[in-house]
Amino acid sequence: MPNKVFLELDTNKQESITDAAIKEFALYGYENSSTNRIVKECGISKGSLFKYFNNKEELYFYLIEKVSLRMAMETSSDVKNLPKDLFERVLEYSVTEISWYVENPTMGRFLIGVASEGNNQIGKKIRERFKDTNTDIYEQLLKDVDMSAFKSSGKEIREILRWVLSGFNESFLKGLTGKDIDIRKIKKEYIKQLRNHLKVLKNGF
Amino acid sequence: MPNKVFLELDTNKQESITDAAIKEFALYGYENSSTNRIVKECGISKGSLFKYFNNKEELYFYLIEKVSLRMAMETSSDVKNLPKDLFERVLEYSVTEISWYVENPTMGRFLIGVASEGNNQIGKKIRERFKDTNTDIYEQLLKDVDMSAFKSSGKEIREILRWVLSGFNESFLKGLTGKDIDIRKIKKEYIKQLRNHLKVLKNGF
DNA sequence: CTTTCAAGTGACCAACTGGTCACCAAATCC
DNA sequence: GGATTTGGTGACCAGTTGGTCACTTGAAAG
Repeated sequence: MPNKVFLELDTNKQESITDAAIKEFALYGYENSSTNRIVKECGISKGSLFKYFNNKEELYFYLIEKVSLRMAMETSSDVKNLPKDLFERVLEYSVTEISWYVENPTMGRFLIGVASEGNNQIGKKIRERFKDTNTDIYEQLLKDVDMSAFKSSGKEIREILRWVLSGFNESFLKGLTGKDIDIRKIKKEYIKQLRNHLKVLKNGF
Repeated sequence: MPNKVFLELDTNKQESITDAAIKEFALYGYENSSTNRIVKECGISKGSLFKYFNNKEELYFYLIEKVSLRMAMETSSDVKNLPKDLFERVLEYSVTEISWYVENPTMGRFLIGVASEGNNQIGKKIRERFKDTNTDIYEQLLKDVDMSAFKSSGKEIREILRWVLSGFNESFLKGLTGKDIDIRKIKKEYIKQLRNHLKVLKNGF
């Protein structure tokens, strides 16, 4: 989606631009972000930015794809090797996901911001653009899991799992006030709490 | 919080102003709303609006209080009369809540918008301002319910309930594409689905 | 050395923002 | 009646926005 000129740039320069833009969008959201601040931050001129990307929206969508892809690559490296048991599977995936957010706070905030763009112009466009691409990671994760042992329907299990997971993740991330930087400790605490919640759901289904 | 001048206005005029402002905020969110459009919509002058409210933020907070209060009044009319059983209690409250959102779409969108203001300037101010006031309706709802019969801790029950409820509500509201206007049908369908979800949680706890 | 050509620049643009203030009209006061 | 206070007005302000374009610069091509 960017113009060729951009893709033929020195990789360092490309990254300094995308870094600045991701930071800006993560900080202010799409509508309140400023291309002026972006060019100031990465030290290029306004004219250049708009030669690289035809407009702000194109830049935004390019970054969504870039960051999403990167997160997917770094996080779902070995879906095949995950445990067969539904709950162990979810647990293991969720902990790598949350670790990625903790280790990449700016990109994490960026993705959270993208996901929570409401019903404004840009929010609708995002959902329109990525409705196929997404199909939810969790659906992928739960696709080839045997659920015949449960009473509840597959759809209900998927839904409730997603609600609890996203609710818990959000609340857990918000609870990290930056004071505890020891990732191993964080992981441990996360696992402990999530395991409890999953136990409840396991008995429920 | 508004200036006296506003509160001494004809009630009709007050409402035409608040209606226009609520609609504007519901449609665009705080940051992207325009005081110019508001005054145009309700037919007053810019000068007047800023005599009534010292600035945009004051107007916004006034509306948050007003709409929240109204919703609380119209929705939690008889908390005392709710069933003693935890799940029947939650079910009954949730259905009146969702009905209110369906019957008051603009105010509903406004409140949803307020709740989902992210970590921008205004989002932080909102949470700072209403951290005491809120304490979550669900906490009120679950306060004097006997939970000794459950294995899980009260905190866990409250959290999981809230995640599932807000997830389900959001998904249910999004599923209403406006085609089905028969509120009785909507209520019935809502109850049916939520009852299923609650059954799962009941077995889980 | 000159010509060509693409990359990069930043002053500039129209549109819009929240907010102000000198003014106006009408009602109230003496 | 005239003077004064009141609520209401909209042109105006400085600031910011996304986006443009006539221009400079520097290197490669002849």
